[in-house]
Amino acid sequence: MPVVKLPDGSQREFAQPVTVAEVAQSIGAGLARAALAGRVDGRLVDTSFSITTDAQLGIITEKDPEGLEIIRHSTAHLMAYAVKELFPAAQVTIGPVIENGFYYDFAYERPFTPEDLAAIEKRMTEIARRDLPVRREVWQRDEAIAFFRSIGERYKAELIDAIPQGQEVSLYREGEFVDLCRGPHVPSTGKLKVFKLMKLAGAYWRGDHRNEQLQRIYGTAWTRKEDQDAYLHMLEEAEKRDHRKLGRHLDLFHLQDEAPGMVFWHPKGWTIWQEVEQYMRRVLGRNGYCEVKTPMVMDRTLWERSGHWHNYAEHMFTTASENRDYAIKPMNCPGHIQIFNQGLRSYRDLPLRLAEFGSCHRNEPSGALHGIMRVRAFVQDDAHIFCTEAQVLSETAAFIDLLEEVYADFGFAEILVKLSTRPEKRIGSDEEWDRAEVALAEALAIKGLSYDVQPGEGAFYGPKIEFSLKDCLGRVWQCGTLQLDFALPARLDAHYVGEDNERHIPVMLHRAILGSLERFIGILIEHYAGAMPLWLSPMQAVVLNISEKQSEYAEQVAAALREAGVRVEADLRNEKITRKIREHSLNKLPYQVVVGDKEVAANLVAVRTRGGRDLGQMSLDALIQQLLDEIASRSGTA
RNA sequence: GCCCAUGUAGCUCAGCGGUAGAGCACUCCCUUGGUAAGGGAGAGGUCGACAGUUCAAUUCUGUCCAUGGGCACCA
Repeated sequence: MPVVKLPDGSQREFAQPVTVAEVAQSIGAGLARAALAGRVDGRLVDTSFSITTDAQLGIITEKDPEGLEIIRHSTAHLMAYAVKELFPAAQVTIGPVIENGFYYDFAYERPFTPEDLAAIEKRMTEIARRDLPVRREVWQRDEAIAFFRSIGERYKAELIDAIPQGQEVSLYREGEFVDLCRGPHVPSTGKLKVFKLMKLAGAYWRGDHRNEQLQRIYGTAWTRKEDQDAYLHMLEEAEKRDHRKLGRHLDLFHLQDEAPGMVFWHPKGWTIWQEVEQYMRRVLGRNGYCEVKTPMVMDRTLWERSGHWHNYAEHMFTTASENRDYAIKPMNCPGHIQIFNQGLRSYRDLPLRLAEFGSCHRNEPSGALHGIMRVRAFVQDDAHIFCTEAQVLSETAAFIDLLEEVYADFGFAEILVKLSTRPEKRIGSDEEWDRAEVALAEALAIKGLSYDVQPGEGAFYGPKIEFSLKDCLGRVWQCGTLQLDFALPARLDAHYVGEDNERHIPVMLHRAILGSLERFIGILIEHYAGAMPLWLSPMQAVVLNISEKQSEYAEQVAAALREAGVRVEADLRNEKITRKIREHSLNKLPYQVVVGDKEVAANLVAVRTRGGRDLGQMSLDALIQQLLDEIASRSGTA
């Protein structure tokens, strides 16, 4: 006699065990049609699940977030079914739900082609129309292994093999297709209406590059066509913001075949760079950092002592001269320790904060390169804080303040924080790790930051905090980092004389706020879609003459703005004003200063913004004041 | 590094076994126009590189390089 409690508080009593589908039917035919799954006492189940005892039940429909997940999961199965129908020799492996969709990995004798993809999608639509019931079956583990082996699905057999002996496993059957799966799934393939296959990729079995490579197919699936259209539209919008596209269009930088992963900065792009760098330089200076500069190329023996020659060899560019081997620096820390090591340091010198806009080269694998976001030559806003263990907490807290200030100035409001703790393979005593992890956690707590702990994800030499920011499309970029290092100062013989007149090894904090400037500028470009805030805009204003008669006045206006410190140019081309305005607007130029006969006569300027806002006529002084205010406030996207 | 796709004018792209085309940009001329494209003419390409097949290769095949999407990597 199960009594079923529903989310609205009502109860229904049944004479015998009922399925979720039957309960839905008893409530209404519409709900029965919409039911995708059920939640029985908090557990997600199929609509065919039989309720035998009193239970709390929620009917999952496409309106529930779980409903969408189930649809995506079932669509992955649908795709696997279509692949098996079209390519019987293909073996299925895993097919999970991911953000915005799903993927499924197959083992097949050849890679799938884009034509295959279209055929698979077509077959999926056909199978969905057949509206085949999706049925759950419970099997004994060993029988399931034998079954999958018998039909040639050795990957599935291997997956079940990892499940403990004696346990039951669930299989889902739709038409001819049977797949191992925890479920739940939609009751029938007819529920799957809105999906699209997105792309093909190679992926390693169990994510290990030593294993064979499988064929991965990515897809997206939604409950409503409008949602999918909106998602596809969002992807198009993201593509328009692509920093590689905008970098070319706005003439900021380029990359070319002869220098893979290394950026050629053009004048406009370098102007943004300089604004960013000079800003950081001022901030670091105000916060007790000393800027230094260390060599790009140093002898092999130093890198051997630091451990890089041994552990980081494949990532380093090397060179040789007169029987000596050199490495081009991949990091600044060994160089900073050389500066620390000059002369005998006292505890009174600590904390010593050495900052460098250090130009580093790392030989990243070719497949990792991506525009200016992942490059082989880059500059970090890098600094190393040499301090005592007791100073770690206060230095970390001060760093967090600094980081929050900087991110806010660049227009990023949301910061995500992760604390990575001791890994399996590590150096240093457990006591040292205890104290270090506690210090970092306490600093985060003092600053009121919530954070995720990533156990075991710290570096072998110390725990770390990673700071990520969210851009306007909600994408997360890890930029800031603070890493504690017990190892390197000792390896490179750094020490200081303590109050006790004994020599001690300092703790070193590696820290960066922006990370790589290349990457950070790439993020800025995408975040602002190229329409940089005024202070970062390569060109801040352009003076446009209506006709040739005002060209002299236009030059005077431009000169006055330039004199006031505004980056400005005069566009005196023989073109119509509408054309000039269109072109500068497309180039995201913040302020367009129009001068015609009326402005010349009244000694005024007519101003419009790149967003199309007409600010009307004003005096040159008023314009200068407005621009300078906006630049100083680091706000405003005009 | 691995899988797939791509590489044609400055940019975006079409095309093809008989050595190339569009739009925009560029140059010149006309136009001097008041808030998102005025008109005309012209110039511009070793078709990513190197091999091979062929009477003939930008086109077909192979290798390499680079880019893009994933995977792996990011002590």
